[in-house]
Amino acid sequence: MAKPDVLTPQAQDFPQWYQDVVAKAELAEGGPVRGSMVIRPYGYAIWERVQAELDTRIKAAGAQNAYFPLFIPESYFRREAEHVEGFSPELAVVTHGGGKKLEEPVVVRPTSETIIGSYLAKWVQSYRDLPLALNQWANVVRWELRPRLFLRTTEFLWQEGHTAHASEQDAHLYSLRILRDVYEDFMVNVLAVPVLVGRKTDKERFAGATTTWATEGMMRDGKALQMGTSHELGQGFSRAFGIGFLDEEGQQRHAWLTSWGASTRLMGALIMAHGDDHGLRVPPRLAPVQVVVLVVKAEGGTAEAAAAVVAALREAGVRAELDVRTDSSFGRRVVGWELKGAPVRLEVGPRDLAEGSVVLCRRDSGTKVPVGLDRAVAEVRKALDEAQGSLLEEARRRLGAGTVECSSVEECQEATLSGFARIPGSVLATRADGMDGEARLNAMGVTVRLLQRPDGSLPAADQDLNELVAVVARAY
RNA sequence: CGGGGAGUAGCGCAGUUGGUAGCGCACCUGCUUUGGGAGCAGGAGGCCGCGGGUUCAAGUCCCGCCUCCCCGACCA
Repeated sequence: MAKPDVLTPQAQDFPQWYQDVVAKAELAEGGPVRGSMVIRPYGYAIWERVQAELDTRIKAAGAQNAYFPLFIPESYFRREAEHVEGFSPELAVVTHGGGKKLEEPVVVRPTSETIIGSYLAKWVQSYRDLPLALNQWANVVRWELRPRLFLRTTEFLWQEGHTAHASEQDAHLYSLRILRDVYEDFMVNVLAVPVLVGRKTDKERFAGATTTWATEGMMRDGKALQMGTSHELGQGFSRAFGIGFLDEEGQQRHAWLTSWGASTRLMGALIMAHGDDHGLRVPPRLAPVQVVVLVVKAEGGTAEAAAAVVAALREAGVRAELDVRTDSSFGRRVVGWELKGAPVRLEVGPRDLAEGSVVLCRRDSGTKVPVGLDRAVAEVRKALDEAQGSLLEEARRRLGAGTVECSSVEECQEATLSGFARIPGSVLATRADGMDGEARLNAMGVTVRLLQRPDGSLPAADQDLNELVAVVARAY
């Protein structure tokens, strides 16, 4: 007897599928204020794994965690012209406090360049103070008119790194180090999303940056998602906030800054890059629950055997959870864990136990095989390794197959209905109908995601457009 | 801000020519179940967005207000 679909099929309505997964996998729901979001325990458990993996890499790159205020004097934003222009439409401003109108309105941080800059100005005095690398885990607010859970919410969680360097070259190298060793490494090796790396066009650049580097992933509907950005800020903020230092020769200089961030939007990447019609598929290295040991029914010593398997798995360093909720039907629990995307499920039933085995089910491929109880831990570890590789490989194939070489703006229109298009950088500057190529792409709902060298490698910060390739796509 | 819809149980919805509130899912209790969303029986749950008006009587008709959703310009 055919049950109705658990989720709206992706092929039928991808945005609806996305909303269904977020709700049914118990990741998040909307808050009472438009654009706000409640992250539920399972969603937050995944985010905590994202944080842990990113935090380790950020610290390995030499940055230290700190915390700066949520409230920023409005005047700080006016000090850097491009920055204020870019952010003013989406600021939330507090005008009252303690029952009184405030002397100066206070901005709820949309990002912290300004307030951190004001402290860097105090802390940086000498070239010996540099480089100074800080990171903070925080919430930020950017007023949104079109919210989508995780992808675009008024308040979101992220990490933002802020560094000061003695030279432009040092700042440049550091921003690339973060891009590759923190973001790209995490996304490929943990999230199993094969990202493209490159430079943003002037139009897509962060407000106040001289250069923005980004990682971009392809979702299962062929649209692009920006997943982590690293900015070279030049000396603009240093001049605005007086971040100066004496160099070895006793010369007063302005510091070169960078900033870089990745947000809860990565949850959207996880969902849309790997999820299928049965729900989430969480890569094992990320999964808060790598294995669920499911008691089929409470007879024949199944509960005891399952508990022993969980203990053995945990002993071996596997994140395992026991599901003994036999007051709920077997099928319901299976569907529930599939929705949540637990990479491996071990089914422990009386029939299996009689044979001295359990059934190992893989979420990524749907395969089920009986394994001997004595080999369960080893088989689970093998399955987790294979699932991690297989999810990445599947996403890589999709990215490859969904990327088309084009030579004109017009060709991009069709190509970007289902994936990415690569066009010569020179096309972006080519004018027609009174618009340049990038504007014509934008007019048809397509944006330039990245500029790369033709072989896909990173360009120089100032490399001429004519020597580069533009990756264009519809984007979230 | 411009155009189009909707407000009824936790969620999704129905509610006829006005007659005092219903369905599915979820929830609670009991029994039987549990190897891919269990079945049966019983039960709980409502300021019908808010305010006014018409009427013997308003979820339904009239007026006003509020809120939310969808579509067009920016954004991780």
